[in-house]
Amino acid sequence: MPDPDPIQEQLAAARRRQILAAAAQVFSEKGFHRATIHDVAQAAGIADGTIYNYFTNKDAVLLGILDQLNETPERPVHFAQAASVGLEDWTRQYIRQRYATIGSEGRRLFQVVLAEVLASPQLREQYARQVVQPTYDLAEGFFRQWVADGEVRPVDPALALRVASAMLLGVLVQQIIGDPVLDAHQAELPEVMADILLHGLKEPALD
Amino acid sequence: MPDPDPIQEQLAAARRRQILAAAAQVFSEKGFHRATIHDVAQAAGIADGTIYNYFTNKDAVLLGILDQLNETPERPVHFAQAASVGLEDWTRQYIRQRYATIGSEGRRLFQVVLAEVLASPQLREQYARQVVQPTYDLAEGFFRQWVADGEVRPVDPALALRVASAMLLGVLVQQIIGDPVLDAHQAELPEVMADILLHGLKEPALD
Amino acid sequence: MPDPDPIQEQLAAARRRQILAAAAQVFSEKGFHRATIHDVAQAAGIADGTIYNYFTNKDAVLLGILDQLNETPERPVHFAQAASVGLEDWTRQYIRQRYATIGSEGRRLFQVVLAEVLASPQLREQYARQVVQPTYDLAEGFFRQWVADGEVRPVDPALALRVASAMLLGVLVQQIIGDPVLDAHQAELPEVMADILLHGLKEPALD
Amino acid sequence: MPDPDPIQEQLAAARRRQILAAAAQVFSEKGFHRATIHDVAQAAGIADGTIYNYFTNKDAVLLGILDQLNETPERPVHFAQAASVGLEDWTRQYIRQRYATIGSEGRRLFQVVLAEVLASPQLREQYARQVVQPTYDLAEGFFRQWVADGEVRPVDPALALRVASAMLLGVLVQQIIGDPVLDAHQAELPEVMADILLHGLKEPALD
DNA sequence: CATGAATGAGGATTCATTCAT
DNA sequence: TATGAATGAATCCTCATTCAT
Repeated sequence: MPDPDPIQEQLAAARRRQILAAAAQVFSEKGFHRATIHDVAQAAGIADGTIYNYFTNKDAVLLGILDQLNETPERPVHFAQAASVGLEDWTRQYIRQRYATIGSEGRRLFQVVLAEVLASPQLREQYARQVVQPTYDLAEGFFRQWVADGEVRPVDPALALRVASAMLLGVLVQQIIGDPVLDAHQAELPEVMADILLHGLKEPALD
Repeated sequence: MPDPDPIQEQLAAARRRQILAAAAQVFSEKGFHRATIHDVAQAAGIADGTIYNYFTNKDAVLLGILDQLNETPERPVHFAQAASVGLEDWTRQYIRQRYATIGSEGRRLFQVVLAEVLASPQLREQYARQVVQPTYDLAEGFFRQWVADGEVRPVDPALALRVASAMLLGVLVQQIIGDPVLDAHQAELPEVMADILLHGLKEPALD
Repeated sequence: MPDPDPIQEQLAAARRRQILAAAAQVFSEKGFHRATIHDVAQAAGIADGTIYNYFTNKDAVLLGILDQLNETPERPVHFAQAASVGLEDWTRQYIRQRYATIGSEGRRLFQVVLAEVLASPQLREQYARQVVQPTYDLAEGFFRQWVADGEVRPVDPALALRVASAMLLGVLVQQIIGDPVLDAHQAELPEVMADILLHGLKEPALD
Repeated sequence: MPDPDPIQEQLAAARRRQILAAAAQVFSEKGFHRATIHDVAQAAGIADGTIYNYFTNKDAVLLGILDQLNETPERPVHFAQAASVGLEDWTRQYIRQRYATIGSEGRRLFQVVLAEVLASPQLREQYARQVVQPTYDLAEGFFRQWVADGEVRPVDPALALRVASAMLLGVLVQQIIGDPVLDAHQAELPEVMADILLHGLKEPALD
């Protein structure tokens, strides 16, 4: 029975998503360790035991959230456009899109995963390997090209890329921690970040 | 008796530090929740119960680490130099110093605190209030001055400050997650960050 | 669903009774504080954790025993018969019945509750309010009637009632403490108590 | 060294009393098990460890309270007067005196001891043997004499004695539990008890 | 598959007791 | 003798996981 029942699989996938959504909600509110399987089950409107029909254990639920975080955006597309659009426009668009796609649901997923990534060496390694490195590997090629083309100052592409993406990451973390100023100016953030990355803080005339 | 027994107090303070050091070590290795009080006691070379002579409960040990994180760097000094040194030199120095002072011990403290800050709304609020906001409040004054002086492009000072500090934060998080490139180029990181912040990525001549 | 699952409720109630019976047994043998939850669970033939599916904590088990003590006898019935039977017959019957209904199981419950009532101001207050006062309130009306009818000497009804019931209480306490004479003469005790209450010790003719 | 230092012994005895007074206070407020050695030490104004210079362990402190309860009243004296005073006067005086001597301090001691007597079979046995039985043995002789003299109705002396003393015990327990009526009428209680014991409840004329 | 009662290992915490000062 | 910090055994309670229905 290679394909036992497509309907069943659809239902199972839906159940999985339902559980993961509830888990992301609950984990982000109470933290992974403080949240119980019972909490998740209640939020999902199912019985505790049912969760174990879809995930082998509590850790697997967290890994499910990590996977979901991986699947979301089609990053390759973004970078592929780089050649045609030009650095400045592309950067602004990229940052804007990242902010749009991540949304509040994505922020929850990310918060939950990052918290545990910082807490667990095991998950840290998996996250570095599965999420971070692939993105870097992909992006580094484009970045290297921009440097070669003279569009970007002659910096170490690998480092500059990391520092640039660190800015996005850092802002996201600050938003999660909660800051009234960032909350109030959400809409302007992509532009400000793009400005600083592209032009720096210093007044160019004084250079 | 305003000073009941200075010797006793010294010993007690030393014991507290001993416990906090062990806790930071253990928490950073296994995560706050996966680490047991027994683990911490063993790492500190004392009995489990002794910890409760110095901290009311496990959470209080974590708060002790947070407090320690607060006390470390003399932030006011840094900013006070801003006027005399000039923006560029000051920025490079500031970033360099931050990287020197935080060290590997400080990184451990930060990792432990940030993980739980992301996981616990309660600690999140306390961290935002006790650590983040005071720093911003202090720094914003200087930043505003630089903008007024024309040393910095006319950006929203509050936002630009946050985005700039987000870069430092993001790099720190990436280092904690672990990235071979960042590890290998630790020494150059302060310069690269300063460069990007001050000059941006884009080639100015093409502007 | 006002009656979600009567079968489940029956089972749950049975489990509660099973736990309370085991607890009364164990508490009376070792005392509430010296007995562990594990002791109770073993006596009930269940796992430790199961107890917490039916009681929020160890104290709640004790309160469950207190409640059980409350539910047992149909006190109102006794007093209601007072009018029709006449004081003397009623008193004898009442004492006799109290002794029959309390039995050895009831004695165990009472011993456990009274020990902790004496030890805990909190439980003391609850016991006074939930158990003692309602009984007094009910009985005082009848007693007052007997005095008005001239069946009982013109004593303060409230006080006389308390002193009379104190005799039953005191005998019960003495039996719990253990006295070979009381043990040997259990059967005669109701009569002796009734005699003393009704006729007094002193020979009336000599008055 | 049969008598090493009488001064030292005096001091030691005073310390013991100081500790026992504090313990009685604390135990009666929180219960023996809920009260800690630290609580007692604080109430006594000494260090925790000092208690162990005077008592081998926490249980020994409780036994010290039991001993103190034993030493208080000179019971033999009371009964010795029985012959000379006549039953009625003697009964009234005895009850009155018992109430005076027990006082609020004695009530505390009794409450603490009785609570643990009900909770611990071990202490129960010791209490029955050391406190209850000697009193009964002594009193039974007198009671038997009264019956023989015709001063008391021809009841079983052993039983009647126990029922009579149960009344005192029961009132004491009720007072400890707390009842507003008993509190308000404390002064009249000895008379009411004596009345009931001596004359009975029932109107003798109707006999 | 869904349920949720039962399980019991695991861990935070308390506190009687010891002992070096 | 007095002190009180250190100890670690003991215990309550939680909660991930199982499994009979």
